[in-house]
Amino acid sequence: MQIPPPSTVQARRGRGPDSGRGASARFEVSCDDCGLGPVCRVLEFGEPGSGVPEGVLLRRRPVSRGEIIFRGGDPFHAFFAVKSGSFKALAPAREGAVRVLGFQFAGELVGIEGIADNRYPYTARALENSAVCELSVERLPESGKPLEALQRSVIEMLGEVVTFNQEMIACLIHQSADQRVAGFLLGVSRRLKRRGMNGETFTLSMSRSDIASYLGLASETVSRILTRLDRSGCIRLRHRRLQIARRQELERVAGG
Amino acid sequence: MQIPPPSTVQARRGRGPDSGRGASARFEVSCDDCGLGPVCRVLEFGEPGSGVPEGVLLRRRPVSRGEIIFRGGDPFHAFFAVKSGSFKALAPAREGAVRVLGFQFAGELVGIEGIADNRYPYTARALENSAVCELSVERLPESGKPLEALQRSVIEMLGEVVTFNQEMIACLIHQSADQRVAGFLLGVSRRLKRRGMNGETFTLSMSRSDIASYLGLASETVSRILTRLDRSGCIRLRHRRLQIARRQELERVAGG
DNA sequence: GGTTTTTATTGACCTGGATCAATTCTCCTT
DNA sequence: AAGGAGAATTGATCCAGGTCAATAAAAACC
Repeated sequence: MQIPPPSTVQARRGRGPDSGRGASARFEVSCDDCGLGPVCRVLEFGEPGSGVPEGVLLRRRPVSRGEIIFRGGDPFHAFFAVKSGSFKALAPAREGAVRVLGFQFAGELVGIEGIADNRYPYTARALENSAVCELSVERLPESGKPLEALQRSVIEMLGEVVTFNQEMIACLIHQSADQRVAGFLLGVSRRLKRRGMNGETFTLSMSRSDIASYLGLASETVSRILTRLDRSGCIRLRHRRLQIARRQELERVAGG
Repeated sequence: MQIPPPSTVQARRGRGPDSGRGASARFEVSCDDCGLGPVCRVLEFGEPGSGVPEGVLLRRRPVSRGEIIFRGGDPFHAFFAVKSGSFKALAPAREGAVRVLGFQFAGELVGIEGIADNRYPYTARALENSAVCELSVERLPESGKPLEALQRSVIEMLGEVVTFNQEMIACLIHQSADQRVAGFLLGVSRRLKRRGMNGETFTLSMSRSDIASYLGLASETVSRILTRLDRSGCIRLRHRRLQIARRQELERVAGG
């Protein structure tokens, strides 16, 4: 496995050659668009002769669909940036049931929440063939950079998570099923765009049940609402391929 | 106004003399029980001759019922520990409506979420006559302590917030109204106990509508459920005075 | 202390979304 | 290419909880 220092990881913008497998990752975020940037940029990487073992601090690796990169309760040892593909965060619920806490797309972070109390609060599973950059936290002191700068970055990243969660709570709790689903689609679109990807036409990598669990709905309800949004012309949806056709209208449904 | 260094703030454990006004703060957390501890303990305070202006970094001050200590959108300049009393966090919703994002009790932090993107994400209003310790962040470098230690503390505190919010989302989204209300009561109880206060018998400082907004319910529903819990003997409730009578049973309702 | 205003309780009714059930559609395996 | 397993759609039914409305009870105010 090749382990290039991340600054050499090339972004393949736009749609690369489609492998034919529908859910395969076709897009990789550039380091500029990666949420790990704030930390990544202040690190010293394993240049030959630097004394820091090459690829130890920040290593890129592929993850296949269904693979778990860490489990809830595991001791925290690293956090991850999604370079391509997507993940879901799972927490055990009553009696073997799991619930979906969230999704992470290319350019976003996974596992950062574990840094505070030193264990992962959820399990992260790849929704499709993906790639991650893994930042080993225990090796951070070897980076040669002041811990202070790194910590400042972590604070910023945690802050993003906090803000996002607060919005989640505030919205979900009070919104109707239609609003939740419309808001979810817009949210995915916004997050993809933010990292430089196509926010108008994309593939939903998660199942209807995943969406339902995440939004606190029955999967039948999600399905019905998606069908209704498609019929009304807000979106164009076939299977998991989605196009935001009339964004304005979708925003109105979401409660704007 | 006297501004004692926090390490000299005395805890008045147990019930002090009740002033007669039901909602007055009767209890003050000790510095040992305060959520600001991690930061507070590493600070140098304004001892005479230390060169640090007395009371600047961390100043204690009373806040009267209804008073707002910061507004959503304000530039972040400080965060607060509730020494006594309680607060609610408010976010604007559609058309003048506000929704309750959370409550903070004695020993807990308010405003820490603003540290990441430098503005407060919500408005904080006192539910009763209260007291806070205000930590001025811009003056932190004057503390004489390594920034690194302070940042580590902030990370820990943010981590607590993240974890709490994650649980909130995961639970609220999937729970019935009964479960939410029962869980809310247990949560308040737990938080009070954690900071050394009485978790069996206490006063709800917030209105039924506040609880309803927080839990995403109608206030009538909250009222009905509280009445039902009272009739079934789980709790003893008159007005805002609450006793957890059969905790076991209440936990069962909450879905334990 | 009495009046006004806010907050809480209780009832009647109705709707959004869950649940159960039956197909149909996709994609994975062989 | 065929078969099978999981995923998605669609329909029928039911109930938790929202909404509207009327009191009742506290708290705030003069």
